[in-house]
Amino acid sequence: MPEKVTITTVAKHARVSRQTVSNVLNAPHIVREETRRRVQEAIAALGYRTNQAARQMRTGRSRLIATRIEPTRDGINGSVLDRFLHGLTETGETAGYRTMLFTAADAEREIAVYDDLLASYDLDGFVLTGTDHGDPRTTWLAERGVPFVTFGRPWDDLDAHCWVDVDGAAGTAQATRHLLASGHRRIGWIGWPAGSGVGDDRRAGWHDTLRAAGVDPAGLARETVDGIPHGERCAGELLALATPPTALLCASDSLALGALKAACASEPPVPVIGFDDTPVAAAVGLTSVSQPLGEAAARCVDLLTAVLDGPHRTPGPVLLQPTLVRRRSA
Amino acid sequence: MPEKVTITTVAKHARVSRQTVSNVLNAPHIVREETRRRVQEAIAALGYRTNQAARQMRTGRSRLIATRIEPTRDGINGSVLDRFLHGLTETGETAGYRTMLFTAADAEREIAVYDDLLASYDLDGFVLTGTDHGDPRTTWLAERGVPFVTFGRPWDDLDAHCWVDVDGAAGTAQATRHLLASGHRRIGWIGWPAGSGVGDDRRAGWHDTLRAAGVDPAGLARETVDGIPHGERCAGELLALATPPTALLCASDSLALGALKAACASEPPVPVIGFDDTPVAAAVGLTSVSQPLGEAAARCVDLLTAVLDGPHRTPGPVLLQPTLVRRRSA
DNA sequence: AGGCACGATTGGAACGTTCAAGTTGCTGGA
DNA sequence: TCCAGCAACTTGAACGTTCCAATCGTGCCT
Repeated sequence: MPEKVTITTVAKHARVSRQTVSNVLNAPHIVREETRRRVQEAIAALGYRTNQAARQMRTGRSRLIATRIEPTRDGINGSVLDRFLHGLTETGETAGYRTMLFTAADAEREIAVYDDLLASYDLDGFVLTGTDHGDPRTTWLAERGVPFVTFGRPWDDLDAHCWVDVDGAAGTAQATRHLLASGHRRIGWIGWPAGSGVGDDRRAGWHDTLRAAGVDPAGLARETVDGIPHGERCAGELLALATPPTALLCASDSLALGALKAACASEPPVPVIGFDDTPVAAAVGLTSVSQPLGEAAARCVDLLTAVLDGPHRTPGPVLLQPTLVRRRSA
Repeated sequence: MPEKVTITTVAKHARVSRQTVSNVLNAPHIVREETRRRVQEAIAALGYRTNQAARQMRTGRSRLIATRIEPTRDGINGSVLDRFLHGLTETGETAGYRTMLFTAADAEREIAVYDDLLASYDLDGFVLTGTDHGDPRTTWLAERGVPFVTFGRPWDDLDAHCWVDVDGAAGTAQATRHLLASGHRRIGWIGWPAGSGVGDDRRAGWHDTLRAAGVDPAGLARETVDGIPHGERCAGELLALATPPTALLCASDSLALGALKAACASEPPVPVIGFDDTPVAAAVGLTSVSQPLGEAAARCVDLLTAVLDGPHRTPGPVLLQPTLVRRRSA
């Protein structure tokens, strides 16, 4: 059984004091070249690693960030956050932070978890996903001065806190332009009920681009909650119009997948474009707007570490551009 | 700004000593009823929470478990582990453990991360996924007496350590019986190259069930690496045989999805069954063998906490039964 | 030579908790 | 009456680290 290696073990081995070892680790520049080398050799030879718990007790910093993992839902849209999570863990590691997970049924209970994690584990920061109008979580955190970044804009006040987001409107605009370029004029929209930041944003991209092209979007949109059957139903409604749309654009891959069923049935098949480029889209050949999730996660870590390690100044927001991934469906 | 609430704050407030507060938390039975109540009221009133870092320094226990999150790959099979992860986090929380994530490129580097996490964060235990023959990770952990559970059998020696798994052979057997009951005799198999524990197990379910039904499986199997195009190619090969199979069973949804393309093209369409019941399968109507991932995760936590909290005795393994989810494809 | 600033290093103290070893005060048996 | 035994509670110490103030040379300026 190997003895526990502490900073004192290293100090003895390198014939210096505790504090000098600590300095080599935390402020190398104040230690003389030769001493530093000797200490570093001892560290390597003994396989020493700083005990985070002890460091944390002194400094109040845990080098831990937390994010919420959603309860398993649909499985299609859920995968978006999962891919984001992968990126978060990966980039966090390279920045010296570990990622901790938690679950919470609603915003209120999520806040309770924040409270717990901060008090029990001294968390350094949080990454929030899926923000919406009047999000209570961000105000709670901001009031207490807890560092955090959101993946998703603060829809009410863009300067409220630091955030990373993907330009949904630009994505749907690009998809709309693609369909316009293919000769389509009447392009239908299947989206979520008005009021959600993300949903309204994506819809705006479609709406404004059609307008700019001189097409009146009136009557070409349907609103529904997310889900494959709802997408199918709405597509059916749109395609049954007197002058039906010749192409469909959807707010999510779930809706698009349902729409695809209805669209393939009609003759000739109506092109469909989805949003999120989920594995399902790739599998069934659905053209979809792809969010750069890996980069989004990386930028979240960048911003968070900037707040944590750097001077106390909130870095500017980041708005990333999505890309259209073309497949058979459009 | 609220003052930091420590055990001493609570002690003063309840007019007892530090240690008594500690006892109320860790060994309530040795504290007099009335005192206990007073302390608990103080805890509630002040919103006290034990500082895990300090506790950990004393006890060497962190109430943290870690698991590896795979780099984003395919997206179809990746989702299986993601769903498992959700369950793990959720059940872990109810047992008082938080989940920490890490990534690692291969087994060797994964071991390096274990070493780091144990030394730096005093991790209580690990949950490993995707075990295979001669897995170096389990031997490393076992040698050091680190508590861990695997989701996946130790294929070489079933008593090597405690594990949770899903009976893959039973799943493919069930699928095979379902196809036999529908009148099929020549049932094709598309799986992975021999040598992987999981792959061989799933194949055995198909093979043995066919044999038991008096059908010779010879020539009805194809081996390939995972992926949609490979599934399609293998299905094409099988369906081009002189006496082709009338139904196809696959080792994964990825393979099945590819097979489905080839199978739908033939007349009449050949039924296809996949494995894992991924969101993609649900979306395209692919019949698939579903693993009880949530329960598997829960049992992993059960076993791990049994080792951690209970007496030092490794609890028996858990083998869960999958179910066949029937959809349009078969 | 004396003083001074500065670079390099050291030792004490503290973070918040639990363990181990006390100290009370009370009950009951010889 | 005395003390063993026990329940209930308290106090000192330790976990491994970093902060802070102090110490020790060493070279430079006057």
